[in-house]
Amino acid sequence: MAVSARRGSPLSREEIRATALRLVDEGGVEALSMRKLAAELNVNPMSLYHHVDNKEALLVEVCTNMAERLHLPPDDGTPWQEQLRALGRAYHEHVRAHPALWAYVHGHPELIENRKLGLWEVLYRILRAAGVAEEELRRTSDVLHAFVTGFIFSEVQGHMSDDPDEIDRAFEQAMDIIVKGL
Amino acid sequence: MAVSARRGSPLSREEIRATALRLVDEGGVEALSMRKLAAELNVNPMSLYHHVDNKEALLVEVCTNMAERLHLPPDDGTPWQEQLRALGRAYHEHVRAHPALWAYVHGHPELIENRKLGLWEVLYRILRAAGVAEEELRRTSDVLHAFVTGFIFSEVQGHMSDDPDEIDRAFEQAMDIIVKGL
DNA sequence: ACCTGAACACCGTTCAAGT
DNA sequence: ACCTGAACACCGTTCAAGT
Repeated sequence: MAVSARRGSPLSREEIRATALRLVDEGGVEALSMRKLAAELNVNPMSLYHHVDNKEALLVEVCTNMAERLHLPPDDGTPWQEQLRALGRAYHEHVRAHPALWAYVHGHPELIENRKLGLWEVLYRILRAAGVAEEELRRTSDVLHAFVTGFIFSEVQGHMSDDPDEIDRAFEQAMDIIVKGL
Repeated sequence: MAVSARRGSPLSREEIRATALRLVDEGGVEALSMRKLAAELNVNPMSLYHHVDNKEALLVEVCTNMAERLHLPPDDGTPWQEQLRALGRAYHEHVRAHPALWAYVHGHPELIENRKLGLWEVLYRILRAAGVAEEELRRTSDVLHAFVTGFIFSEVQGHMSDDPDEIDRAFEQAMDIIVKGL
């Protein structure tokens, strides 16, 4: 039969997603093509369209799936300054695990339900603890998110120093400015 | 002859660059193809390769040309806080004039000789006036650049409010945090 | 239900040929 | 010197056909 001729098991959305993510991690988003992905899965390119609407829908799935794995620090009762730093660090770590895909998400924010990421709830909670007025939560969180994302993106793009220690120092300084400036 | 059969004058680098920029401004970088660009110029696709090495080289030219037109505020003797704000605003304005291309530059920083942009000299001067130690200039300027770029990128990507006044307020808050946090 | 081959409309780019 | 047509190796995707 067609199935076991080339592969042991039928394709699954999960398998497709994982392989696509691997290709992106290895060679950037521009290294992902439906045809290469199919080759990687030992499958005819057209088989993919049975499981995914099109390339963009696949990317949405891969991005969303990745973003959902962001580990958010819990409310541990420490001062808001410390919690804001912890949130920043968590975001930082997560982006470093999949830099190419994050760079893509950053450039195509329409692909992801950004506001539903839980990240925003945590950020709101911390900002409330910092005494930010209710009507300024949206604006302040937008600014902070843009700052931290800007920093991480810069790093991921190789704008920053190559020395990891120096990058950590820069990140701490970034969080210092935010905490102090708030 | 081949030339005047379709066009009055021979192609020029300048004409190619300007048309490419227009296509990008109108439809994003993904709307620029060598074939469409040639059609726009009433020329055979292959004629372009007589003036430009390849698509990437063309993009480098277009990006660099645009970035060089960033108008940097002069040292007018005002306090560093005010000068830093003015620099931020100048950058902000410039990006808003070519959002699609800037988004692309932001995602492909290797295309541009970023550090030669004059912007950095001005930023260094202002940070010195703010009392930043010589050995911290590089790190601090990296962080600030990442912050401002992050903000503008967020805005350009439609992450922020749709209300221009609200965006201006957010930008002022962003600059407040930076000035105060420094 | 799942997979496939041929085909279509696009790319960027090379190369040999035209004026 | 400048332009061009045909060709090559890639894309994403549709559609009708296979099991």
